[in-house]
Amino acid sequence: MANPLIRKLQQVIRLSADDQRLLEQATSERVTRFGQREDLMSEGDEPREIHPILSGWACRYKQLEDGRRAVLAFLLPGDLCDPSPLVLGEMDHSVGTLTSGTLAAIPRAVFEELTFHHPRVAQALWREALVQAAIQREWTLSLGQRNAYERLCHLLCELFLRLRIVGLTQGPSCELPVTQAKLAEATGLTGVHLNRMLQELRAANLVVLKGKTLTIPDLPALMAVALFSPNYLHLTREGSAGESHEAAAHRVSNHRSDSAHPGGR
Amino acid sequence: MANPLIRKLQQVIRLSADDQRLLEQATSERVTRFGQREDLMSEGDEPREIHPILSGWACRYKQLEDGRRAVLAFLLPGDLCDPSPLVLGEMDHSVGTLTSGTLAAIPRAVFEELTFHHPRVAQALWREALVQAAIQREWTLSLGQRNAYERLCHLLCELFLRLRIVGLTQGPSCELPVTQAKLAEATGLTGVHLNRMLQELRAANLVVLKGKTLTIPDLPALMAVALFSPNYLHLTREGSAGESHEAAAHRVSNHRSDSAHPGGR
DNA sequence: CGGGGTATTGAGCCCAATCAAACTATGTGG
DNA sequence: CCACATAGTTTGATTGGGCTCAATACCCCG
Repeated sequence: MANPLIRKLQQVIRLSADDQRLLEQATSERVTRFGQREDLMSEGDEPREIHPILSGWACRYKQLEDGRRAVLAFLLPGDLCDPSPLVLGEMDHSVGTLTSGTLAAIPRAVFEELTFHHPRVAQALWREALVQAAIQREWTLSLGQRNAYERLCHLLCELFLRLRIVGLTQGPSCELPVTQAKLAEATGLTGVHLNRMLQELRAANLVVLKGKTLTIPDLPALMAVALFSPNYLHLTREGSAGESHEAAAHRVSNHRSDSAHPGGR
Repeated sequence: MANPLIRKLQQVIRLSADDQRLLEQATSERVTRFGQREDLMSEGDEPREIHPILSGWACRYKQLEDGRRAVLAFLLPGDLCDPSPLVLGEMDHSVGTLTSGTLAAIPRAVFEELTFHHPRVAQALWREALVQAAIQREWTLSLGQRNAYERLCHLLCELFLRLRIVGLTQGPSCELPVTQAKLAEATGLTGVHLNRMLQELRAANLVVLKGKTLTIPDLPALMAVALFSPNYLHLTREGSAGESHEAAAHRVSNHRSDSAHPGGR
């Protein structure tokens, strides 16, 4: 199975064979295994390397002094654990694993060499960071405006599409190796309520969830109830790979209209 | 008054006189004015330049097909409007102005020249983008875990500190040229409820809001009720400028503890 | 086969939304 | 400089989505 990071970068920015080989080498040099429920990094750490996830799931999370905690992002194979290439100093959140898996470590020096002499790679990684930021914005939108049901639908759509990019879907199905409690933390719901939404989803035949396998029989339908527009994933520069025919239609057509800034909601 | 962008970058990464001069020039070459309630860019646009705000407020926002809308970020003087330096293609959200003000436009070529030959500048801008992403994460946390009252407190703390970085505070006061409706959109509340929270805040003497002037008599107190920890703003590499003595204490001390991954909430 | 983590169900409550109306600035044109 | 219009803020009454607490069922795994 191909390296998920390379596969993902490849999707949007064409990498030379040379670029690919170097990336492949950089991500296979120092690989470590991690178990379930470990912290890969903690708030306050200063990462000195780049850590792409090769397999398994992790999440960014943060907790308040009083114990309330939130999952801020899911990290899938091909994602970088570090908030980004080393310019930022202290971590402002933690990264914990959700499953066991494998993690690469690219030393700072190798990374700098790579981005310095291989602008395509640098650009691709840059872009990756920006997509992560776009996802974060979409989560903000979800939490602020979507209700519990829509939020869950939206999250499932996103995860499915992101998994598809790295080749981790089989037809309409994918692994969802995550407890309902974690999904709840990510959607800002309680476990109890998330469970209820999940049941509604099943009753509506929008989702089949059996064991750790998620099946989405009718993705466009699920996207519709989630008000999901895939543009924020920047899947590719025009068409193909998940950018469905309705993506364009989904876009809000509100360019400088008079109603651009109405009052309350 | 100094250029707010330079002032902000300067804060954390020491720029040479040469770097500063070039930045100064780049941001003063092509300056335009904007009015209140204009769209600076719309979802679907492909920005070809970098646009730092020199004065005035704007916001990133997004709306769902059914009209629900959210403010995803506030853009203050010194912030870059573009989601980031040009690698991403289509905008996945819009940017609208909240006040009148002035906007610089740095042509792509100038920008590339600047970042290419002036690594400190590139690094500083990089860092800026990462801080914006960290802010977005904190908003996710707020919307998911903080209640209405805390959310408002948290937002006011953040805005105040961010304004302070660019020198737009006078002692405990700053301008808050924003309607309650916008604050509501940013906190995921209705205008009505936001107003009620604001009154509670006033009653508790945590905030004085008169006209468009916000005064925070006791910032540490406000930060305490907001569960506000300034680390995510990455104000500086150790100490000074807002990194107060209690910042360290605020940090969650949860490194690889057994309770790192408890069940629900 | 027991046990801990996980999922499910039920009943009651509360925070924030909704609806509706009044009140207060802030303009703007006559 | 007033009168009207408009945007923004404030207040009250009511509703409801999602939370809480608590108990039960499930399922994987040692």
